[in-house]
Amino acid sequence: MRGKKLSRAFYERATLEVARDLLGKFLVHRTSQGWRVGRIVETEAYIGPDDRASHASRGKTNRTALMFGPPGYAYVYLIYGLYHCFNVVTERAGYPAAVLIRALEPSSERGQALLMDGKNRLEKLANGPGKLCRYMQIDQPLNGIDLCGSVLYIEDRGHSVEPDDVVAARRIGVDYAGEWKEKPWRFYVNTSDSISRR
DNA sequence: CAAGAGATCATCT
DNA sequence: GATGATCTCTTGA
Repeated sequence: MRGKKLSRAFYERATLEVARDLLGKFLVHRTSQGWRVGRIVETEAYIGPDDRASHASRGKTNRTALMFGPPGYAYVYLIYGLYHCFNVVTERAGYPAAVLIRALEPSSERGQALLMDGKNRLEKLANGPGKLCRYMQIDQPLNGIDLCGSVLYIEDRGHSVEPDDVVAARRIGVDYAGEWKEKPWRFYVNTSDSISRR
């Protein structure tokens, strides 16, 4: 397409850097019914075996094995029996870490505005991890897919986010994580109208 | 606008 | 058998 696909090397870095650098990048999914594209505006980092907010803190299980694997793969899981969450695995194999993609601005190109459902304006169609997956048509079968492939990937389209426009804040929905819930490991684009919460 | 409840099931204990 | 990296709808000010 028209951007530069992110390489394995992009993901194989410190998770906080990856989370920050993913802002402004474009998530692309080639589905059987066409393209789904959106600009990433909110991310969260889950880092290492001790981060109690992370699924990996309870050790390597069937579900979390992907987080312990090599970088640049998708970790998709079902939450509350209803919604999916989409993460990108980061850092070297053996160290469990990932970035949760929390919100994006749906691309308005190619008539995607037609996806609006009446309740949601276009900019509110993917402003949360579950809604994002619904919009992007990301679900269980994509768990473990290689993001360096041609079905689901992230690309750089050249417009980076200004550092002044990036906010770091506490992560959402991790009240059970003790001191780890205080970490400012959530990043979002302040000028975006598609942030899940302020 | 804010707060509260309910939906629903794969995964892990 | 319990729980959750969420969302939507309802209620009430």
